[in-house]
Amino acid sequence: MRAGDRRPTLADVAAAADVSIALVSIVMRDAPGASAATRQRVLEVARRLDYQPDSRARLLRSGESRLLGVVFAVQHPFHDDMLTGLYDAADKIGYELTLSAVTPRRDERTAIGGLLQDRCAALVLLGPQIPAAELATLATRLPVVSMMRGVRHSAVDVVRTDDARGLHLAVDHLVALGHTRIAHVDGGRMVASAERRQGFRDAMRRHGLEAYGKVVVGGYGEEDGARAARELLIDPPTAVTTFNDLSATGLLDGLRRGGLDVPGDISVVGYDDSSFSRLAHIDLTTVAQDIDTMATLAVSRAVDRIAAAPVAHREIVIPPRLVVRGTTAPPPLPP
Amino acid sequence: MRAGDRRPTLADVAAAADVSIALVSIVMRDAPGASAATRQRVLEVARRLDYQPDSRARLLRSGESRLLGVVFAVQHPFHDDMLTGLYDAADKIGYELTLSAVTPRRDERTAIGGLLQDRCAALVLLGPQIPAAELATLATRLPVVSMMRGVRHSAVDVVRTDDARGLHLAVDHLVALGHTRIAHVDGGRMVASAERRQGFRDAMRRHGLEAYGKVVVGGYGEEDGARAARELLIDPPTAVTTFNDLSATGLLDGLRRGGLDVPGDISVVGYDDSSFSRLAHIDLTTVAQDIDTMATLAVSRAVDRIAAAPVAHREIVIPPRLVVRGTTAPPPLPP
DNA sequence: TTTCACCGCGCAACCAGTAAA
DNA sequence: ATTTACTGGTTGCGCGGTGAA
Repeated sequence: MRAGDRRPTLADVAAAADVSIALVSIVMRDAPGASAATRQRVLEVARRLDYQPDSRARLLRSGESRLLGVVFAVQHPFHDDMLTGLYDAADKIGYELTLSAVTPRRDERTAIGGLLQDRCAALVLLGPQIPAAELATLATRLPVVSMMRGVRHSAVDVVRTDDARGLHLAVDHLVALGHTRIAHVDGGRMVASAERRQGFRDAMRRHGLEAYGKVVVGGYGEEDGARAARELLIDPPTAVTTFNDLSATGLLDGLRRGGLDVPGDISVVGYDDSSFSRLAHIDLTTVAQDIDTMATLAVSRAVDRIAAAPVAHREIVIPPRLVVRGTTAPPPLPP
Repeated sequence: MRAGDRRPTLADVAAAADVSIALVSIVMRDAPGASAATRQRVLEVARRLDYQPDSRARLLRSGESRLLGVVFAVQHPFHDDMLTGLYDAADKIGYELTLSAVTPRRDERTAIGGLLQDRCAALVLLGPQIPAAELATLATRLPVVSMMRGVRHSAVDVVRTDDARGLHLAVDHLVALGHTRIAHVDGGRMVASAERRQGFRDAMRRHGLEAYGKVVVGGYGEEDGARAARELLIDPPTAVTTFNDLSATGLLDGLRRGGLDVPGDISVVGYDDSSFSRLAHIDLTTVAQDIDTMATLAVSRAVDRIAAAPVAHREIVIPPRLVVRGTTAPPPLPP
């Protein structure tokens, strides 16, 4: 009774139950073709022997894998949230997920390569960074869904949030509160950074405030937000929109250390509605991406591509929504 | 040239190169038994056909899987760090990792079940929460390594940090700075919480300070730390040790909102040296777990068990180290 | 009684590779 | 270098037996 004495196979169960291998297979798959009595008996034996099907062999023969590969990055809270949603969505339609992580020392190509060997039926990539051409090549092999990043290529499906609209919501909210001098801390070279930056600029222009809309170079993490805070403290605006929540928390802290009160002196809006942004002590006003909808659509999109003949390229753009919490308020009265 | 027209197999390559299937297999595995010229030609054809080996079929036949299953939890920054280390360690000895996540809606049993189907050769569990008896049962199936959680069972290997010692380091550091009234915010029912709490109590006793060592119920996240802060603010000690960095950041924020200066009025020590704890604006003094060593040992332990006959149970306990940053200082002078 | 569809089941081919002869 | 025998399953087909028409 230890690892090493070989796991039981269909053959073992068949021998013990005195039936053919194929019949055991039928019972295990709950497929038609076995009497209730036999079914009962085989299941009993299988349980006694602690039989567990070998998915490798199963998939090898049946061709279909019902397995989706997901590439995500460690230390991205938003990716964790999306994984949660993807598991739910896949479960619901009887698909399995197999995960491959991008880490500081393991790049995206490696992560994808690992999944390709596993013969997943399709790939779901969270915020892929590799060139669009490479994604397109990949998509000739198997269905590829890119999340959070737009890819202009007919073979690659896209599920993303309307990021420009997200910034519109943020700016509209701030303008409604009375702000005019609003800055944006962008995401540097991150995926979606350009869309959000442009969304900010468009919204400011729409309000006739383009002269007051400063864009500060930021990045993905808290340190980027903190750095932006130091820059903004020189001549602080009354409100700031950010690339993501992580950056926003760094910004928050930096601004407060610089002596400003949030939201009394300055308002801050995050992006992602990460799980920590709703914590009481952070309580960040933020733009929420609809994770469950995105996850469901990404999965069903992938499955469609697996099942069907080549379908038309689709870019699904989900509207974001603004979650107003405690880091935004009307601007301070002029002295 | 689209997904669906079946990926090339060994047979396709063999036909195209006009050799036997087995020979192609030999070439692809870089095994002896093929001439340099043929090798060259076969590789050329394989590349042209865009051939990729089917790892499932390969593993099925060869029996060996060189595949380690890892169960981790989303939204645990420390797990992300450990994943990074595990990938490195596995890479180094030619093993693959397959990941299965625990999410708010996907429990540990489900996560483990998914991996079992994949026929991994061994399982590495990050801070498993399921009962020890269940782990023991699991270990009769395949090698199991529990990380960050001690399991008293001969079949389950353990790689963990000496958590009691971690708290000793923290308390010693604070006492050396002159603190006497020190509180500990524990991890509630989290794995390792009891060890850290006990380590705190022992250290305080060793310094003759047991009368000054208050333990506050905490938990895993920032909100738990924030809640503890509210409790501590009633009659603040001059220093606090915590269950982890996440809780410590919540605590930090709560204390500062309560009007205390850190580290002027009160010192705070975290646990884990999570990637965010070293950010300039957090700059948390913390107890670091030796991630790379732990990851390397966990992987090699698992591999040993796979290869060898049942070996003796081993619990590997790694010493932590204190990382002194900006949240600890001597206590304020008495008024 | 014959005819026949149907049912539970076993046989053997097959999936994509590997290993020994 | 090829041949042959596997790995652990899945699947199409056909077999004998049964009950109804």
